[in-house]
Amino acid sequence: MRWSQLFAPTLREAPGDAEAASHKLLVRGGFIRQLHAGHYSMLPLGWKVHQKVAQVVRDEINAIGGQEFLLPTMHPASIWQASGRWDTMGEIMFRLEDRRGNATALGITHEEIFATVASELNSYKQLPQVWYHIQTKFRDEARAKAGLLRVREFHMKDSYSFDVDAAGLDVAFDNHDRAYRRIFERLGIPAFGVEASSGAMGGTDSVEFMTPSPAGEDDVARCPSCDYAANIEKATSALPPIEAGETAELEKFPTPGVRTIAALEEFDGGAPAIDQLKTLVMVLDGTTTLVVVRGDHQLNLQKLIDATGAIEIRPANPEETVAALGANPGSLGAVAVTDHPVIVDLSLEGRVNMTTGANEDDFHYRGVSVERDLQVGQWTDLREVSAGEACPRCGTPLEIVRCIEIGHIFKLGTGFSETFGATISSQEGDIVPIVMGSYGIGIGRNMAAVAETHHDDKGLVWPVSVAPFEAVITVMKIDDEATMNAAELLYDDLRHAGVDVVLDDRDARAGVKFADSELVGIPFRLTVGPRGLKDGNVEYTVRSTMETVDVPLESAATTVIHAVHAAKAVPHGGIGV
RNA sequence: CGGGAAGUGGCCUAGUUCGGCUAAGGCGCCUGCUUUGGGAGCAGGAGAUCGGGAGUUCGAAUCUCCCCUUCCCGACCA
Repeated sequence: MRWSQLFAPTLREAPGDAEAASHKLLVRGGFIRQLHAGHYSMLPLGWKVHQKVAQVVRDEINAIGGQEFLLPTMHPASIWQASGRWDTMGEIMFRLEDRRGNATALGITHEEIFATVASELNSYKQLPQVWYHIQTKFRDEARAKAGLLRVREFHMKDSYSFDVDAAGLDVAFDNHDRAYRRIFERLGIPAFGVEASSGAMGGTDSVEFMTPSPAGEDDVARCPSCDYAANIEKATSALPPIEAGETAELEKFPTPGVRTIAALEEFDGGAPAIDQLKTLVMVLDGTTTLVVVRGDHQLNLQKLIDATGAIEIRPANPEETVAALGANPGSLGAVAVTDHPVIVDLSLEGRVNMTTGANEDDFHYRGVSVERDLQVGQWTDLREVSAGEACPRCGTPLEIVRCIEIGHIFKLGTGFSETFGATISSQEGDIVPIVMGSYGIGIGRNMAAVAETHHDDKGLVWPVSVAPFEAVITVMKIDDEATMNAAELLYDDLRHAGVDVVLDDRDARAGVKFADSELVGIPFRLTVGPRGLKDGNVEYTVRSTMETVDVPLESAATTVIHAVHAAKAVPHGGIGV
């Protein structure tokens, strides 16, 4: 490719509405342009990177036996109704009608479609299978953000494994786990797996792959000493034991004006937060429910969703709260409440002599024994872990890290195969549902994650594995015949060696060409100009370090070819190169 | 959906408080000359329904109302 013909509209300044580093740089570098919120045009450079990321993913999934499909993106409502997700997916799914009035949806994922295809499997002899596709998914995200990190239309590789039994699924799952780690290595993304909430699908094992970034949207609790890491929606910690203390009589006492945990701590006759019960009134699928955590703890909503299976979940509004308990927030409690379900966090097991609202404005109870005084319907882990709490495995203080979720693998089980009749005859002659696994990785998001973790003050620093070009030949003086001839020869040599190279033959000043090559982030640069050629040299610059050395013209192409091959060969596909 | 901010040539901004001549500057783009190893200099030029609509006014980028869009925080998000 000749840069003079390349459509790469670089900008000196990022658009004012870009915030995340990857967003700014991908726009400035001429990789992407926004059409509207959550929808981006991939310009030639962006599409090249995107395709290279997809190819790395494709390679690794092929390597574990994956077979690639192309599936419809527009789905009939009926298939989503069959799985029950037409209703449970809510507003995330784009829905439309065709000319005949048939309800239709744009695919947000493809479990239903693959399960339908899988209904043609009929014998254990055909298994295992790993099927995947890399296609556009549509999600009507309430809030698209941060450039390519969260969009409404994006390419995703999702694969599905089909096995006879749970042991087979374990193998497919582990294969994907390893494939994903290789993918992130090749992309140069520092990634680690975390325990995750399996969400509405209710799978068993669920691992999210994360990379630390301030532009991320997930918080991860991670142990600096051992390998414990979990999404905050799933994370637990070891709390210091609390001495049981003396059981006391339940006693209502006046607390005029006290409406908060903090105020009750200060109040004469109150109690420290650790000895208080925090009662939250939530509406779970229409059922008003009391959720109780320790006074100094935060409720994690996802944990409540996972524990209850609720689909729609929200805090009760003030009117509902008063109607349910007869008091306003600030004086609420679950003592002796029997007409609403009560869900209590595990950290409150065995606690006595606690203080909580009395469901009467300006009154609290003290001397509360949780088991004695609350009608606990469900004990479960509900509280959100905080930084500094002890690792549940080794006791080291946990850190909370902001991360981008770059992949998710989990065990689906037999739900979909039962629904869609994907059953097989087992070796024993029984008809059994196929055991499925589901494995997703967003292509554009991973592209953004690479950008997010590979840039400096000059611009992007792509790993060779996904760089828009592997090398650039920067011509200092296009009207100098010797210079242009030397550059053309290098260009030919590199192309013939299979290097993805761009010849910067633009009639532009040196500074412009240097700045563009650095902004775009091309890993290797050969600078050809009269100054070096006078001594038979060209300059060789490595983008990641910006180290520049003179190399003889005759060996310049070889230098680049070796560098490209070396970067692609090692598993750490170009990190630091 | 709740809270906040913002829409002015392709990009970044000024002007809006307190209405007033032809909407200003930088980058980019085009032409010419000069320059030529780190985003050049000089001269000239093109390019704007000031997000849209309605209203107030002699007069609206500026004031009022309605709407649209975008960004940020939260909610939400296999």
